[in-house]
Amino acid sequence: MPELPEVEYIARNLRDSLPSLLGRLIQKVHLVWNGVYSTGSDSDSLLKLEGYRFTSVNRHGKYLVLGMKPPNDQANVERFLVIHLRMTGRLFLVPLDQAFDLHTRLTLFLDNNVALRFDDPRKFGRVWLVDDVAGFFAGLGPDALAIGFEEFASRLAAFRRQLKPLLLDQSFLAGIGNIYADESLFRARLHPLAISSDLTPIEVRRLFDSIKSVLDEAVAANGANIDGVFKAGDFIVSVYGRNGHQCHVCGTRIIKIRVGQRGTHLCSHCQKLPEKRTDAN
DNA sequence: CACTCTACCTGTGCGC
DNA sequence: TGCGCACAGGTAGAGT
Repeated sequence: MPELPEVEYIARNLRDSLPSLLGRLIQKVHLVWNGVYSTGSDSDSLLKLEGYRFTSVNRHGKYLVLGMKPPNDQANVERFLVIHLRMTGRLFLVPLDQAFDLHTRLTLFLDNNVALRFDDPRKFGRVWLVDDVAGFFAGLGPDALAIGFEEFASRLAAFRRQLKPLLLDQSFLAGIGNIYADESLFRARLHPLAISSDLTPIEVRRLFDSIKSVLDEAVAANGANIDGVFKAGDFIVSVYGRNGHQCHVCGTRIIKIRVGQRGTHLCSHCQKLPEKRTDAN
C-alpha cells in the first residue's frame, strides 16, 4: 500500500540508484493492459513516447512524476508520465529479460538493456501522460512533507471535519493514506473522530509535529513494515493492523473501528475524544 | 459543506 | 481439501 514514504523511496530509487532511470531512452512501449492508461490527460497516446528520454523523477503526494524530453527537442519541452500506484502497484527497473510478469500492465523498453515495469495485480493503479503538471495537480493539496506549520494550521481550522477523513483527503494534504493517518493520530494522541476546527493550538501543533515525524521516520526507513501483511521498508507501526495487541505506551488493547468506511486503529486510552466543554473549568 | 455509499479489482484468509 | 465470501483500500462520482 504505497503512501508518501513508499512512493518517495521508489522515486529515490529510480533517480539515484543504479541503474538510474535518468537519461534512459524509451525504445518501445508495451501497453499490456489498456485500462492502466487514463484518458483525460492532455495527451494522445502513450505509444508515441518512443524516442523520448527520461530527464527527471519527482513525487507529489502519492504520485510519481517522471519527466521526459522528445527527440530533437529544440523547444526544450518537458512532458510527464504521472503514475499512481494505488493499492498494489509497483514500479521498477529490470533487465530486459525480465520485462514481463503475470501482473505486468505496462512495460517501457529502454536503452542500456533495461526496462521500466509497472505491475499491479489489482488493476487500481493508473498512468497519465501530462504536459501541464501544475494544472494536473491543481486539485491536490500541499505535499505532506513540504507544508509548513502556519499553512497547516490555517487549513486545518478552515474545516469542521473529523480528523481521520480529513487527513485522508488528498485535496487537504497530499500523501497520507490509511496507515500514516492512523500512526500520526496515535502519536499526536488525538482521536480519529475529533473535529478539526475544535483542536486547541497545542493539539494542532502536536498533530503537525506527529505527521512530520512519522513521515520523516518512515521515509528514512524506506517505508513501512507491517507484520505479515506489507513489507516495504523498516518503519514499525504502532497501531495500524495491531488491533487486539497492547498499546506500547499504556498497555491498553488497540481497537479497530470504522471511520468513513475505513478501518481505523487506535488506543482508546491514549486517544480520547475531547469532552464537550459545556460548563466552566 | 460534510458525510455516506458504490464502483473499480483480485489475492488473502477465514469459517464451514 | 475445497468452497464461498468478506475484506483490504485510494479515488471518483453520485447521492443524502
